[in-house]
Amino acid sequence: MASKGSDLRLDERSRRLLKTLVERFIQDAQPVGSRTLSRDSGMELSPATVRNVMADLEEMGLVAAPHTSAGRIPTVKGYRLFIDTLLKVQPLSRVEVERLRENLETGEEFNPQSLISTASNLLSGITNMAGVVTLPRRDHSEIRHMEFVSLSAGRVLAILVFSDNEIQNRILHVEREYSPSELQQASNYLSSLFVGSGLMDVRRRLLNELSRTREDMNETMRAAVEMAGKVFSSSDEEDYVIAGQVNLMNFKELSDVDKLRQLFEAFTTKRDILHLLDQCVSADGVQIFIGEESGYKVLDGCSVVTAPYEIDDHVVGVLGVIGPTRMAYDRVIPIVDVTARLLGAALNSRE
Amino acid sequence: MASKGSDLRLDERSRRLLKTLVERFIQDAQPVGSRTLSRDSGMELSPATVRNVMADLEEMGLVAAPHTSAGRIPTVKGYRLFIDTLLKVQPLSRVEVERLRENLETGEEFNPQSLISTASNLLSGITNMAGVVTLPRRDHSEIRHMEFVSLSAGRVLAILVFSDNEIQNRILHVEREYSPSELQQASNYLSSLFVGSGLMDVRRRLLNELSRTREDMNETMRAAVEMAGKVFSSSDEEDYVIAGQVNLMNFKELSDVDKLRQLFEAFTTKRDILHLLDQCVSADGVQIFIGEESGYKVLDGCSVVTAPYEIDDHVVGVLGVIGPTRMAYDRVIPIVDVTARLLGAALNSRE
DNA sequence: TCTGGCACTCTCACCATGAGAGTGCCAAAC
DNA sequence: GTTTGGCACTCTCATGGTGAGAGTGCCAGA
Repeated sequence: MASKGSDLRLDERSRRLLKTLVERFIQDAQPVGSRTLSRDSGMELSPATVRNVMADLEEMGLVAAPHTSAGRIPTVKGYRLFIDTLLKVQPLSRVEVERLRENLETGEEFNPQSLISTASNLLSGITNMAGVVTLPRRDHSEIRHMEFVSLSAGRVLAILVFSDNEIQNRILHVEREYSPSELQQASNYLSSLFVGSGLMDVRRRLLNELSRTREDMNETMRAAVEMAGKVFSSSDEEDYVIAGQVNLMNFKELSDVDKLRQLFEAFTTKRDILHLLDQCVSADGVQIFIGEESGYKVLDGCSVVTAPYEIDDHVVGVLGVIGPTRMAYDRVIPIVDVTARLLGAALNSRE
Repeated sequence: MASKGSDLRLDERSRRLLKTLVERFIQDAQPVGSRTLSRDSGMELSPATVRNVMADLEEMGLVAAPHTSAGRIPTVKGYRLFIDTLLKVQPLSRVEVERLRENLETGEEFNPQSLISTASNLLSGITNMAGVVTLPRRDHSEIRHMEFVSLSAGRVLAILVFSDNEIQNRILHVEREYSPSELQQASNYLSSLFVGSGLMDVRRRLLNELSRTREDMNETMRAAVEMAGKVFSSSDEEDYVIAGQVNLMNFKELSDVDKLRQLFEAFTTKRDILHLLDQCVSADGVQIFIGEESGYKVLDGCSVVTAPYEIDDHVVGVLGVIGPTRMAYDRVIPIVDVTARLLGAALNSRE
């Protein structure tokens, strides 16, 4: 939030001009000339004066001219300064907040999966850009229920229910057939051990259980522990849900098919985007990557606005919006911010 | 397969020329001129003669010239004739069949969902176009297992396992709390009624059960039937998994961003594409829609090659490939065909 | 019936041209 | 010293003309 140290001591006039320039450019996607700027700035300055200021800003690397006789456009550095020190975010309109709340306030059918994709769709729908939401990490979510069900010879169905109503199941292949009562016993035993514990905790304790064979365990318990080992071995891979990619095709800065292809490939591959989103888990609130700042050149020309979301005071995921650098940050930032809070609230363990 | 009735009685020479023209155009995406054609056809014909034939073909609407001095390109009608009567499909190479088999022959972790998306990815990967697979309808798949699990006051988890290992679960909201033994009883009762029956069958019989209150039912059974009613009420909505849409961005006939956007929107909306795929369920084998033949103008310039796939001799879904009209049908057709068979086999109920 | 020849047409790449927009800089004004 | 008006300059973009290249249509002759 503080102004970057370096040589960017700008006087008030330059700051205001930069601000109007960025706003104007965001509005209509065209290089802004000195004439327009002198009109729009609200200050009584002649185009010539503006030109002088522009020359300074250009030297500082805050704006650039596509060619000699075009107006100026903000550089990444210019956007950065704008966002960090000049931007005044606009609170969400009531309608928008309502729309978010209505959709995220969980109805009858409560289901984390669908909440996540709803959030992603909302983000893209409201901003007309792409919305992205990572699946929540379950490291800290508690186990509410666990149970084994016999399917057929050698196959056992394991069911896990988490505190946020997430249900996971998996079919285990086992050596011998277990009777329903044996499985019941195993379920009971493991439930007594693990229900109410966080997943990370469970994994840790399970490792202990597995390593030593205790005399006081009967065969069923041992089998139970072994099955649990298989169930919990799944390293929950990170993943995200993205929505509204097509929206990006409407922006003229992304009208190059080749550019678009690379971007969409990145969305499908997921690796780079996940990396980027991961960095935001540790951030405090809304975080913004402008253009190549992110370090991924596919995102050149794009900005990513993210915010982490929490369940029970633990950050479990990140959501955000991906769009052209030239986006209405004053609108997008609060949208991302509020959505993160609402999603967190909606996911919170509850009755 | 038979030549369309109308006026398309073509002599052998015209047919051969049309065939080479289409092949050539598929190969290098450029209008084919008389000179090239006379060389490639393998027949001893001067360009002039070829031109005469071309004039005839154009009159019949089988080929068209983008402008006076370009060569000819096939029309939809031309493609149709080509595919129906001239095309000789190429059997898959051993490598390709192996790749398909390896990926679809179910390994340890058998799971219909992932098989479907593997199939979709394979289709797109091998053809370098977009692959699409509808989720299998479960009307005829048998129920292997059903069970109720108490979660907390007023919430019961219902679990359904189908013959193809598909697992579905759903949280039910109920009026009062049920004890584990009550739920066990309910599970047993319903299992005895429904395990081994097809879903369609179950729905029908359940309606009967629900409509009349029988005296010989105790309260638990009645509750069981009611819960089952909720579980099975879910009209399983149709859906599909699509993969490799980005591949379509590589084709120069789809280099118009606007065109692409419409296409991608259709993929996201799903409605039109589902409609189209639905029509193929009833078809016998591979079916091909060329360009606007499908009736959807978003698909102008695209062809769709589909084949239904079966579980236990019931057609349960459709898979296919979407790409530019100018695609290598001789390769794509067998790929779609074989994949449909392999996917069906892989999904077949089995130990 | 087929073919060679020829005039014709259309595209495409290239260049020149001029209008429009905006700059940079200088000298004068405040 | 800062601001301003003026003016030459530069760059883009749309327009139009030109010539090469490709391929056609048609006609007359084999």
